[in-house]
Amino acid sequence: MPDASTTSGTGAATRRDELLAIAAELFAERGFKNTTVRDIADAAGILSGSLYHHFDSKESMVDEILSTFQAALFASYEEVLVSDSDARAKVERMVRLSFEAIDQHHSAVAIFQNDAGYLSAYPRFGYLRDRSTQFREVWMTLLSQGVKEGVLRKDLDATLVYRFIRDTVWVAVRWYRPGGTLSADEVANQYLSILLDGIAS
Amino acid sequence: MPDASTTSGTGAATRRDELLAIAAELFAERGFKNTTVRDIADAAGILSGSLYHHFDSKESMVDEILSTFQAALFASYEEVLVSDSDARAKVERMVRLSFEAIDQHHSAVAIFQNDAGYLSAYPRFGYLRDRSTQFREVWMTLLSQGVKEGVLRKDLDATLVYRFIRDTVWVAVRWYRPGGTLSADEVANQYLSILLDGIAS
DNA sequence: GTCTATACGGTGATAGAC
DNA sequence: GTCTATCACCGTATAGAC
Repeated sequence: MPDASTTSGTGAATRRDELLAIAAELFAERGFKNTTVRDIADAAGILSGSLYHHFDSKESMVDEILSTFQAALFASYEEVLVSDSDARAKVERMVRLSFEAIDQHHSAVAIFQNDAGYLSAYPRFGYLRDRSTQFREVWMTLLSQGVKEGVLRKDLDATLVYRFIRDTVWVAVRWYRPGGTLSADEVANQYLSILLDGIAS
Repeated sequence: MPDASTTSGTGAATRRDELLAIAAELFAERGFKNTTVRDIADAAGILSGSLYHHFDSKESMVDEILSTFQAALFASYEEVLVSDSDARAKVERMVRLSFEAIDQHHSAVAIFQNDAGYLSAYPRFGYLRDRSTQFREVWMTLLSQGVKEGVLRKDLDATLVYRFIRDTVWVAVRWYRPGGTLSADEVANQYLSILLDGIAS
């Protein structure tokens, strides 16, 4: 992260940021391995060699995309977790935050969903694993609090519930399109309703 | 599909089937694009060129893995759908079938989850799209029957419920391991319980 | 059924001119 | 900040010997 110039005061992005956004979209659509530096350069209207004026490598591009996103996401989680709401309210807000992330950082979430598993095997992307662990611990604590408070069922396997929530929420990035007919908030409402009360009548 | 020799009467697999199983595991672990023919050959203890005695191309390997799996899966769906159970029972059995598929065809499901999106853009893999459409229609019909019969909630967006079920069930392939502590049936029980009744108490 | 040897296109990346 | 030119490597796939 050479400089903190994501957006200037007028909302104009630097060339570097434009290129990173273009790369993120392509990575999200086709996968990281499946996107060539020439694809990125073509989409940006330049030649592949010119990309290396801005970035060390293709790998450092995903790295920056993912690490920036993760930092922002966990910062927003932190706000919820330190609040003094009850467990059920926290669960709801955490789920809503996730759908907001899908809405606002769509490419980064998609890349994370598709390529993180493979990438996190490399030392450079070890922080992805660390974040996953942190994420699981936060949720497991939250869920057991909910059971203790009597607002969540106690007859379910806690780890399974955690995976259920994690997967169902994030996998929505596969079909959710920002700016589509359904807003992130509407999706979150329905998902929470299903998650909390089920689909049976 | 040159010959129908998946397993002989004694349970012995042909060399060709062995190689296909090895390829499937690697594709599932690392992704199709990310697995080289040399990786497959190495894992099989032969040289990459030798693979081409058995298969036309790397692409034809995934093709066979995916198409074989899809055919088997939809055949088992058919049995459930033509039965005269009520909608709720059918939903339950469809979900169970999916977890059984994850258990018994783990690699194929994983490949489908990770690479089908990208592959189905190619004409050769158009059948993946067709199957997805078929799958959606079957589920949408089933869900609207459930609402009509009064066993499923009618206040939810039907398409959203469909996506929720589809994603929830199949994404479990990411963490479920055949032969692990949890059986496919135990997972199905808990998932159905959450799906139908929710996690709130 | 596997090996040796090899063709050939694509890929990430570099050096220096403009 | 971008282009030209180019490299070394890795990828799939082939032909024919054993």
